[in-house]
Amino acid sequence: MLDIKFIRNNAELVKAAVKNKTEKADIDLLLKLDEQKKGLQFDYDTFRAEQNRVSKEIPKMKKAKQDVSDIIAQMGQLSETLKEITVRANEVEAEFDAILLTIPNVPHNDVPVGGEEDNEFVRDWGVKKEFTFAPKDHIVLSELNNLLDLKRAVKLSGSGFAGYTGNGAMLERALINFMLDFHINKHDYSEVALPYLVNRETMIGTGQLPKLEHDMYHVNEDDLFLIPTAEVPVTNLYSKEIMANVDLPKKHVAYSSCFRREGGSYGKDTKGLQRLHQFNKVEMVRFVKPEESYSVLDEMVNDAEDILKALGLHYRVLVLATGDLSFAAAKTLDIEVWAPGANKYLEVSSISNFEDFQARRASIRYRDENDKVQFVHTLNGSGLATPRTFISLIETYQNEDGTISVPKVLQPYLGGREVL
RNA sequence: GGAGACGUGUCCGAGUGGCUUAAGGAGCACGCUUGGAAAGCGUGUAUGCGGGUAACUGUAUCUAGGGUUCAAAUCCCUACGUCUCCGCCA
Repeated sequence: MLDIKFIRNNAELVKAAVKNKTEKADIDLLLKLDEQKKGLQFDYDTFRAEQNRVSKEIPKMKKAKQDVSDIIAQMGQLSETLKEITVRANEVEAEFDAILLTIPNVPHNDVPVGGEEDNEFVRDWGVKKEFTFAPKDHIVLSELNNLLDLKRAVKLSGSGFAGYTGNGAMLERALINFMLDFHINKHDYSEVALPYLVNRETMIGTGQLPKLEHDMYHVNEDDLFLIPTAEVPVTNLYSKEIMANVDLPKKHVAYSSCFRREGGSYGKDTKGLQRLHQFNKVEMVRFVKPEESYSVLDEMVNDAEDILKALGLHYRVLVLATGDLSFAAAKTLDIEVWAPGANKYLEVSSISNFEDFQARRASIRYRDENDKVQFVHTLNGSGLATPRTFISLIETYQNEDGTISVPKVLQPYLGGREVL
């Protein structure tokens, strides 16, 4: 969330951010409630100070055998007044908090304003692979090589679920292990493996709730949510903590399954592995000092790019425009990998700087060089999501006879095989 | 899942309604002492919100949320967590 002091001083900027992110939030009402809240807090503190002061006198007077019944009667009045103030303050605060949680992060000032069509090309690497034959798409290739079982997965769980079989399952597992090892050994991330089911507070911490409640799978009986990304448990790992200056930066990598209801997105890019309710992803998460977060953002984009370079897959990098930016992000870069069979780019990574937005929600702080307590900046990015990487990989490395070559870096993970 | 015990600051730990401004200890930081270190001595050692240029100050926080009371770490209720025993289980 945003600092209320920041909102007070930059109301117009925040309103513009809400509009540019196509969100809705009543800033004027929030500020009105803020004033009320401050007033009530002041009254409460004043009356409470009086109550505390007199409460200390009562035992002394009793000891001195003085009559305290009048004072106790007066204190009864004061006690009632305090109760009334508390009730009103709780109401105002609940409404205030509810609004504050729906205010999105403010985009960084170098983020292009606009919708998806305003996303800006940053760079690309490699070229679209040329074939001497007509390249097949991943569904045809999977059928030829028995890599996926899409029909039976649907039988198990419904549309939007996929199953990997045989070499397909092994290839997916190879990708995950390769990516984890790469980030751990070459980029110095430390691995964590955390729960896939998290509570409501955790989902609020990273900003999925309250906005995206209906996009999440929810276990009613325990009020737990299936994580849509490992970002959620990893970022919240240090919630309500104050880290020592020397503990920063922290770099974590985590592999997890991700669960998304994807309500409303039916019919769009749903073929095969393109959009799933459940998929696997390797996620990078960093906790850094505020002054470092933008250079770290670039570093993380490079970290993700390194995986695609090692796999020899052509990709491009984009900066998202304000309207395409997620609720909590200040700036996001997407990496899209080329899929020759599908003849299009597929998003495989989204790398974001949340600045102190998530840190405020989850209360993740650190003590700086001057011992001052400050919020950390959090960042995360996929490194990478497996299904679309899988698509690009088999489509790029397909041979004319329908077999699939294994890129050098994955061969150790597939028993040294050069062809699947 | 059943029964019981418990939850206090960075840690240990005292505290069964007002004498608590949460005792005492450990750790940590700084100072004194020392040739240097240890020991010793002294001082300091949380976070949020508000007031003040500041020193400082009001208030809240003893797992969390409610309640009782003039007054709650302390009494009551609920949730969560931890431990022990039983049951179940990869």
